[in-house]
Amino acid sequence: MVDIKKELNDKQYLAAAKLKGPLLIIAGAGSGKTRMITYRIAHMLDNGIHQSNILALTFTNKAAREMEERVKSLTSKKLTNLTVSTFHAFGVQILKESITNIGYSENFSIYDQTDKMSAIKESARELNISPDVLDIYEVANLFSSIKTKRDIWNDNNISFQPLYNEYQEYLVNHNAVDFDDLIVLPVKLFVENPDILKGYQLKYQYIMVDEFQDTSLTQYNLISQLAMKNRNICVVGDDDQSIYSWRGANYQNIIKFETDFPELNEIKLEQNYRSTENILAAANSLISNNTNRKEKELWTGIGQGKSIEIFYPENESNEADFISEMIKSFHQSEKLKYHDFGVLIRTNNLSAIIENSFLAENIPYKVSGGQSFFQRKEIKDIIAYLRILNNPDDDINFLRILNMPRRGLGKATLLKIREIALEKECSLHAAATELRWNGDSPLSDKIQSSLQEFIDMIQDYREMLEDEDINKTKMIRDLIETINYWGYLVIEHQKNEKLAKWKYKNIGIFIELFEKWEKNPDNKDKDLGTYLNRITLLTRDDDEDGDNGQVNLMTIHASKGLEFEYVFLAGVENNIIPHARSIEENPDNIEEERRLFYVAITRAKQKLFMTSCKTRKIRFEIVDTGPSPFLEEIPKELISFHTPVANVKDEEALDYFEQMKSKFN
DNA sequence: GGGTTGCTTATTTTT
DNA sequence: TAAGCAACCC
Ligand SMILES: Nc1ncnc2c1ncn2[C@@H]1O[C@H](COP(=O)(O)OP(=O)(O)OP(=O)(O)O)[C@@H](O)[C@H]1O
Repeated sequence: MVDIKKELNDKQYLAAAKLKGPLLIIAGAGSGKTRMITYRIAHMLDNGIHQSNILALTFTNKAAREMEERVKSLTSKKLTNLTVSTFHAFGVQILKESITNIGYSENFSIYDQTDKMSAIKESARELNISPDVLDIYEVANLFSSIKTKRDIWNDNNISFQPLYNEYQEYLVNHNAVDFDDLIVLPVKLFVENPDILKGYQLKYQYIMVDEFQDTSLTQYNLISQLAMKNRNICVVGDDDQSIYSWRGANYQNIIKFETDFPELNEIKLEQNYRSTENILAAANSLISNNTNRKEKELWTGIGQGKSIEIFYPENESNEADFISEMIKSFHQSEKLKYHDFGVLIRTNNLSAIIENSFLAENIPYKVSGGQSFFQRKEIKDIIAYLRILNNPDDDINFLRILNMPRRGLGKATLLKIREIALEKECSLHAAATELRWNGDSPLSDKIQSSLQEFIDMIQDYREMLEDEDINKTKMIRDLIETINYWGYLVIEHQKNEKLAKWKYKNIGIFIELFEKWEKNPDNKDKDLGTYLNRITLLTRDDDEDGDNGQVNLMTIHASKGLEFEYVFLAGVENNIIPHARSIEENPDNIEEERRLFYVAITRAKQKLFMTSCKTRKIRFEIVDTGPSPFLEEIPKELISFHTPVANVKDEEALDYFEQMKSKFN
């Protein structure tokens, strides 16, 4: 039994012990919301609630994994039927079980952002719309908003409606879903099939949602449908930490929740267990500049702590070196482990230079967030093959592999295949198969036999995939050999053999990861499609485990819910935070940028450092930058400002204080 | 008709 | 800096 009374404060205990009925917890950063949920689950299990009746939804895969691990270790149970997952992963699970009820088949493909844009381009082609008149990125965003009901057709966008319909049809025809569908389709499934909904309501009798402020309207619809019957739903969040509005997150859901579940209990958590007074005061002062907040108290018993420090490096490489130096010296002097440090950045492109500096200084680090390992081109190439084996109707991936590696099947061949596909209303793969059998083929002998070889190869591997006795890891290895991907890489990167080798090494890592999954005894569903769908949802670092002595480098978005003893916030400059693009899009976004800053500050337990460069290289130019205006919103007495540090590398001989002195003289 | 060279352009955050 | 695309060349 877990003694939750001992491990939680009174308020937390109240929330964790109340297992029935709707529960709303809105509380500030570090007030132990996630901890409460974790113990609440353990408490449920101790009280005889069956693990399979519990559903806990978190925001990131990493958060899900951590919560699950924590519950397992608290209860010392194996818990293979406990569902702790992200909304999207949960959606995939439902679709996997029930998608045939809404006109798709089980081997559906998930299209990520890139695939989605390709699919839009393809749809445009079918409607004879030239893709260059479209801003595909914009269009993709519009379609996402339409699909999730964040936007409706109006005079400005109605011209895209035919394309939208075509795109939708394209997805259905090719048995593919996009990220939005992962939430929208389950909702549709439930609306159209009350019996199926009933089944899920019976299964998931106890629901918990962490980071509720960052759920979207459709996500809310999904869980409210599930919870409607049993009404055992506990949501936890902080409106001040809502930082995903650009993806449809809407903290108005809190108000919706209050109306939909009027009998709810609201519990406030007001003690912060994470940060020092100084850090908390800075965060509170900053965020008070936002309007429309839910008022919250937040205090800490941890003590005043040390002051926040701001440094002004000359440029971004000095900034990176400075951070490295600081981390190194604290690592030695303060008995801190490397994993006690978090280095937070607003945009991914700031990471490269900091990584380089860590490498040069031999500081172990890991990067999370940003492009996933599985989004890398070389990995996506291999995945495309596997997708086709799993779902041959998947045209987007068929297009990707048709002439990769080059096998002479280029524009002209594709045109022929397209003609047949159009005529027979079938997928490209089916059309190509047709063409292959065609006696009086319009293709040259050489092309014809190349096509034949290609189609036969797919067929062979599809048979191997079906065969339960065949080890799939070996099959993938074989496949990569057969297509001679290494040869392809060598040709593609003739002038850069190192790059080719590196990419091939990544392929090796991919195979190892797959093997680990295939061999995992806890893994009940060894379907390749399941694996592929799972990995499309992962972000960088999601698949690694533990924080074994590595500095954590990540975007602020990715740091949500985490904490570090020492936090370095880099690039605290105007136009970075708040980001120029964000403000450009809509000046009101300043509030979300401020929340972002708030999230960043509140990750720190003991100490917060910020750096603001005087100049920064943006693309090719060096531009003068100014400090972030948010710094003005933090009381001066909480901060030690350090006069701009000179170039550390050039003036290593100069003691730091000497530099300061010389500045004053 | 396919491959290759040379030019352009990067979108802020991510499931 | 590198990938992605279009015009060109073989
Ligand atoms: N009652 C408690 N006693 C001791 N430590 C606690 C207690 N509650 C929370 N903590 C600790 O405080 C820290 C913050 O908790 P937690 O991450 O659960 O907060 P949170 O409200 O989810 O934060 P955020 O809003 O940033 O996601 C953790 O290290 C946690 O272990």
